[in-house]
Amino acid sequence: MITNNKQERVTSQKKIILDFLKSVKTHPSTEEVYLAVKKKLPRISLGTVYRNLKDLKEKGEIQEVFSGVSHYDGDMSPHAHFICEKCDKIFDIFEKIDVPKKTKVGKIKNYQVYYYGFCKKCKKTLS
Amino acid sequence: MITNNKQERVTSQKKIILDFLKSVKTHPSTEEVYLAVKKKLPRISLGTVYRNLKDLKEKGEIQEVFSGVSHYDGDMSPHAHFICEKCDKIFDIFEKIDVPKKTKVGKIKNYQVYYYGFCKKCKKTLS
DNA sequence: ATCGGTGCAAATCCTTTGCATTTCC
DNA sequence: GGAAATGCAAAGGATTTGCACCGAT
Repeated sequence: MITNNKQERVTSQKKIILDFLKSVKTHPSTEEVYLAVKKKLPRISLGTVYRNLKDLKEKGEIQEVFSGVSHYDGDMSPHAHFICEKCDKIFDIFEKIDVPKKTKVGKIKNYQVYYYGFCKKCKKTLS
Repeated sequence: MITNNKQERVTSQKKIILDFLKSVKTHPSTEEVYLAVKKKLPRISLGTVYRNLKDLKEKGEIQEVFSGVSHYDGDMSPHAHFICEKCDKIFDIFEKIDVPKKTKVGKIKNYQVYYYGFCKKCKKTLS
């Protein structure tokens, strides 16, 4: 049995970071989270943002989206991400995908689906 | 119409890197590719490996697997990757998944599916 | 009062890049 | 011969970390 004996504190930093991510529909990078949260907590440091994002991710409250640098998504409902190869924007795709619950390798705790291509706007402006 | 007027050369470095990736069933990191290729080309530099892997990926001959540092997979047939959250190993999952051809955002050129969980071996040894 | 979290800055690590030289066509 | 790729080393950039101090319980 796994027991976590280290007690964890709820700091205002952590709460504000999580609130921010739950409030937006975008997929901000660590830097963007930092800049946004700084408005409410001017003294927060970038290191603290990194630490808290890692923490929140490990607790399953947010998910990391890999696209060059780390981006974060406060929406944990099952959905895929479309990443535009031209403008690098990340779009949520809620069209249903069927993903197995388990595999030969082990039980799936969570999953991520990435689609790559050009978004409509960029497709138009391809030279 | 997009024309690529820059002519590209097939160097022994590029060929050996691609051959290596096509020959293994693992998902080596850049560093691991470097070390493997170094056995055949002792003077190859890490920078060249980075350049060629990026290149081969852009040409669609290999795919990048994101897991901390970049890993590469020479198998382009559709399959998912199971990443063990304990040992970080990457496993191929060929069980079929249905992925749309297009979305509201744009046409899907390629996709990636990641499953996370504990592999069987790690599940046993969880303290 | 305790000890986990923070702010700050330095360190680390992965990846990219500039440039002289080599290699392919 | 000329452009593209390489090797080397330095630069860049994202993320992590050590430590003294702060603040939540």
